[in-house]
Amino acid sequence: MRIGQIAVAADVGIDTVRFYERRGLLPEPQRTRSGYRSYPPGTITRLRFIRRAKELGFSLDEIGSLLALQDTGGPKSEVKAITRRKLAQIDTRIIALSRMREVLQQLDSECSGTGDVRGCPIIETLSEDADCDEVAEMIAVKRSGS
Amino acid sequence: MRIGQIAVAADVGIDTVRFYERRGLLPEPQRTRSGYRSYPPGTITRLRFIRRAKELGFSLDEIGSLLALQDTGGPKSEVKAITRRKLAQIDTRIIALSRMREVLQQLDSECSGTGDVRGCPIIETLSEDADCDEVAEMIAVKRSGS
DNA sequence: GTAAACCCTAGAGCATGGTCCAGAGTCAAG
DNA sequence: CTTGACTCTGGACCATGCTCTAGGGTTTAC
Repeated sequence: MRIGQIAVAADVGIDTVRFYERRGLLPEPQRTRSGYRSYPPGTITRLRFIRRAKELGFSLDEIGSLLALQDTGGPKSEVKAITRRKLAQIDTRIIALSRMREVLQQLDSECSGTGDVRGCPIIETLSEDADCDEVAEMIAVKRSGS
Repeated sequence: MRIGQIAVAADVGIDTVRFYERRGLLPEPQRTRSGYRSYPPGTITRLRFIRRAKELGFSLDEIGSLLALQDTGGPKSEVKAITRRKLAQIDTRIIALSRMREVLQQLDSECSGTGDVRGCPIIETLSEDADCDEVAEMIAVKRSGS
């Protein structure tokens, strides 16, 4: 199959296929006499693998490791380790976002939304000359004050 | 105050200060005869404002809008609108991450972690020739099967 | 007076994940 | 035989938020 067909079948752009090849996620395919890439049908599965892994939050480098493990028949333990690391990263991000959410929601609820910006709790909180560097401390302040 | 002092006081890099100036987050400061930037002390507060807003997830463009509203005494309603949009974005991201988390945790729990990669549920799920494009569908499958 | 520490500019480079471009060759249909 | 669709290459470009470099000038302390 030629690159255009592969791209359509896997629902990715042609440039993306070539990009993945450069990144080492796809092996270099055979070429026709005129230099066109010629792919085996399994490439579609591989491209879908990449897409699903991206949906789960894996970076292209991580996906490369996963594919290498699949190609070489590496140990399940490594796949599991990569998965666990990703899980931990996701947890960290969720926690950070939840903290932001909490502060923003508090600020939003405190702001009347009418009149000019003078006295706006959102702006004022951001302008505070506090010593705190951390959102965590802002949360603490907001909590004790409410 | 000179740029180095400002940068130390606000705990950001010198290059960052100049970068914010180019981005329009800081007004162009006065210059000494020799061309050195000379800042009023209020700049430190402004830099801290930027840092806190970043901690809350605002992009530099959004922070620019917030600062402009502060500078011009714009309406609270606009500040509130920006905050609400950010809140919605954060919610969207949390939901997406939670979905990823759920799938990954399910896959992790199904994988024994011993032996080679053949039969690894993580790899196999990613390789599936399913019609589904969405993580959501993978979740549905995993749920009904468990 | 000289050396260290500071400042200036324009522009490149980093990481991420592509996307697009020019200029050229190839292939299939009519 | 020509037209249009497809493919090739290398490299530039997008957004984000810095960070660093080269090649200068300035200021300060000794």
